[in-house]
Amino acid sequence: MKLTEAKEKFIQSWGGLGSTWGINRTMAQIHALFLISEDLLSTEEVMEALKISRGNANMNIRTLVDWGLVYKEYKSGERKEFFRGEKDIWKVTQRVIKARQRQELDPMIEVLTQLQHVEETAKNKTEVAAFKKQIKNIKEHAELADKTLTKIGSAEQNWFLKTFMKMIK
Amino acid sequence: MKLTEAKEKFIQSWGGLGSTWGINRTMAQIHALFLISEDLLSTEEVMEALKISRGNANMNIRTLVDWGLVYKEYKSGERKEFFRGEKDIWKVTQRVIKARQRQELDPMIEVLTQLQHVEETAKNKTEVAAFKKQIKNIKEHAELADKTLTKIGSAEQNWFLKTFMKMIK
DNA sequence: AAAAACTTTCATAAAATTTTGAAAGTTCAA
DNA sequence: TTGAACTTTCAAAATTTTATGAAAGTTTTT
Repeated sequence: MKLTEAKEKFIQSWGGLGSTWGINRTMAQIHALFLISEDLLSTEEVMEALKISRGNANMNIRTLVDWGLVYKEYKSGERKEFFRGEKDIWKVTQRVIKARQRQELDPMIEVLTQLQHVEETAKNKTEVAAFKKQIKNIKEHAELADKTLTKIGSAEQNWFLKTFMKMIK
Repeated sequence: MKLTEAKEKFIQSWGGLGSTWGINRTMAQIHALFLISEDLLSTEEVMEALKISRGNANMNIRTLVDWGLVYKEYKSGERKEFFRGEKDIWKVTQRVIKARQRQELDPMIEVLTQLQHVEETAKNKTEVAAFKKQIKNIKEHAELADKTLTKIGSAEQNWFLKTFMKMIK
């Protein structure tokens, strides 16, 4: 396989992976492009490489910057903005975990907390009890996941590796 | 909050959570319904509860059965099929992990393996070297994630809890 | 202060995904 | 072996998501 093909294939696959995990396909493709680009890229270069519009490129690059997966940088003597991808995959993983924890897991836990306060009436005592029990159960698991992800999200890679090695023993 | 409202809210939130993680919203809603239903449900009861068509209900219930999140059962004297949800959230987590590992992570690792064989030409030696290095790096992380998920996917919940407690010490 | 260089926004268009429901398929009882 | 009861399929319709690109906004230079 040639380098150009390989790059194209990587971008497409990474985009596909992101897409099945609920991340905008183009955003994941842009991320892939940054992962394998040594140099800084401008919005125009991203537009060109992926054949996408300025608006699309701009919006998705901005989200990547928000997630901490891409950094904004300036070149001296140049007016426009350039971007550089975070290459450390452990950091990438941590930042994706944090973004999604904040956006999705935490709100779900909040809802589960509310749902524990459902009212009982004379007629539905048993039903309410069963519902509360299951919600509590789900909430506890969600909180375990949340804590686990928080730990991973702020741990050194070495610590994780060491812990994992012990784990599988 | 009343029980009916609470159930509705749970179904909507669980559907939303699934949806942002790339799981069909209706499938996640059906799953939510099963999580909080004590009794067996028929396809028609699911259709009724969520106001969805027969085809939609059928397809999504079948996928849930494939994933091991819902079981098919029969009532004696009844011709039609009934379904029961897996209530053990640890098992649910494990089965979701396994399904997605198989469908998405494993294929990505396969692609990364292929990409390591990109050819070098006289002109692009350095570039190819950099590309291979980064792909190798990504692949190693993907494999670490894969192994971690495999471990979690087949571990007892108690083992995980114990390990996690040690982890956060 | 005007214009040039660049970035952001957002209404509309395009594309992708999901849903519907009727027809086809299957199973089983009579 | 017929037909009733039920399940599955899938083309077309509906909905949701994503992308476009021109206009508006911002910053810098002249």
